Amino acid sequence: MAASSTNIKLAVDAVVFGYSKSDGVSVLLIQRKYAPFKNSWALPGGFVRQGESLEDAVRRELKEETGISVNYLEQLYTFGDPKRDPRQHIVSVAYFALVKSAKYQQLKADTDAENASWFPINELPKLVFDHSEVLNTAIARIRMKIRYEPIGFELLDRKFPFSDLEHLYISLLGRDIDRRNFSRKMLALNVLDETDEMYKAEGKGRPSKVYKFNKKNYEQLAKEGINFEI
Amino acid sequence: MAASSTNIKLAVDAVVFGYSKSDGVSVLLIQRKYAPFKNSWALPGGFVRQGESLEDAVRRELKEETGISVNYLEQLYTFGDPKRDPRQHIVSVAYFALVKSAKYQQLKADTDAENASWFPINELPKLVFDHSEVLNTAIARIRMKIRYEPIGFELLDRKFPFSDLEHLYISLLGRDIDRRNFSRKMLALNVLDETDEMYKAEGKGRPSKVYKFNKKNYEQLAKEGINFEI
DNA sequence: CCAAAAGTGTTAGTCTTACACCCATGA
DNA sequence: TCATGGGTGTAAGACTAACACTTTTGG
Repeated sequence: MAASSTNIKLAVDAVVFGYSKSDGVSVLLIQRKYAPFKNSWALPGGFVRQGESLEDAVRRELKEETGISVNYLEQLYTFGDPKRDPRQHIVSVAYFALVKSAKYQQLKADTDAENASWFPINELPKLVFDHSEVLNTAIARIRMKIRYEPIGFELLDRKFPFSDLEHLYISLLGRDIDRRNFSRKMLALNVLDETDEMYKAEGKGRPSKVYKFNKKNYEQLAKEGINFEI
Repeated sequence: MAASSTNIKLAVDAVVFGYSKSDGVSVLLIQRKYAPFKNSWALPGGFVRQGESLEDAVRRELKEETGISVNYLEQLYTFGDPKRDPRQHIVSVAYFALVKSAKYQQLKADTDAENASWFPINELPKLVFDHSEVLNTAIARIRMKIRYEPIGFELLDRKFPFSDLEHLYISLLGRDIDRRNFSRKMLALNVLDETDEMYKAEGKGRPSKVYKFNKKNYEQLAKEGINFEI
């Protein structure tokens, strides 16, 4: 009589952030293929399998639902309100992920998703269940995190014009920053190596220096922790 | 054939911190009454019930196993390694809790625990499963957290001599702090109101002023977030 | 009067913030 | 030559960190 349907189910959800010059910081969402809330937008995610680690479950679901591979993955928060899913008691461990070159990774939905698409963080649709709360938690986390870890690099290519980094911060924080103070402080971290390449934007303007990201110093820094007020 | 024993089980564990003048910052542990690892020390915790929120489950287990009521409860991290428990795949959501007046709350073990006891954070016993990892995560969290939230107050009585606050920080950080800088910075937060009482320690020494904690200003501050480097 | 703990100020150095002009390019 | 975005320095103020002597009490 102890039917397995009376057990709590365990799921994972992922908030995947990407950056592109044109759209700024965006989040990857899927359109649900099945009820409940068929065709509504949701975070990618699904049930954890027996014997599978939480992180493996997230990566598997992301592959299945969006075709994407993430570059950085960190646990965000576990949402356990028994009423968060109308069907049954489902506890979801939410993850926070960053991908490089958001616009150039091919999105291909299949299994449980009708469609997968990027939404800029200030043009988000209504989401199913408590997914808006999850997403807001993730946005709060990334905004906080960027102040004490140079995670911006996880969203950019290995080489990038300095202005990309600046635009990423502006988009993420949703406000202007002082270019002079920002560049001084960023360069002082010693995680950027200047290259001899230049980047010419389409349109007018002086070409900008291309930097590459010094992985070794970055890992050192990530361990120590930084204080990066902007 | 899909026996319910093949499902992932969901548990909660709690790392409860308390402070006393004599022992500094301590953690509440229980001695297991049943196998596996009967008589070994462990974090209090247990399975989440159908329809029960995670936080309710933590509070219930703490009551059952230790008789204690916590003052502050915050989610820490979810531990999901399928091999963390030798019996089966059990995912545990760990919580981080603070209690006032650790030494004066009556500990009474019953249900699943042989015994419950406080251990100073630098004299911890070996723990079962991955509980040492959970505990280390919690210690890292509280050490970090104390730098940007005045959570020290959650561990002290409503009124306390200033030196208690200082000793709490020393015990938690495991190193000496500069008394002059500490008190200047702490008082500048405006969350301490001076009372007209004095506290006479046993033994020698000048009596110290007794402060009380301004809840209103504290809540304001907690919202804004502080930067409290020591 | 000695030992122990509480209370209190100043200074140098570092970090943060605010602010404006020149440069290289394409149209 | 104009419009656009890139690149760079300086000065005032705030905060941090380092440091020692005086006060009050009990023994």
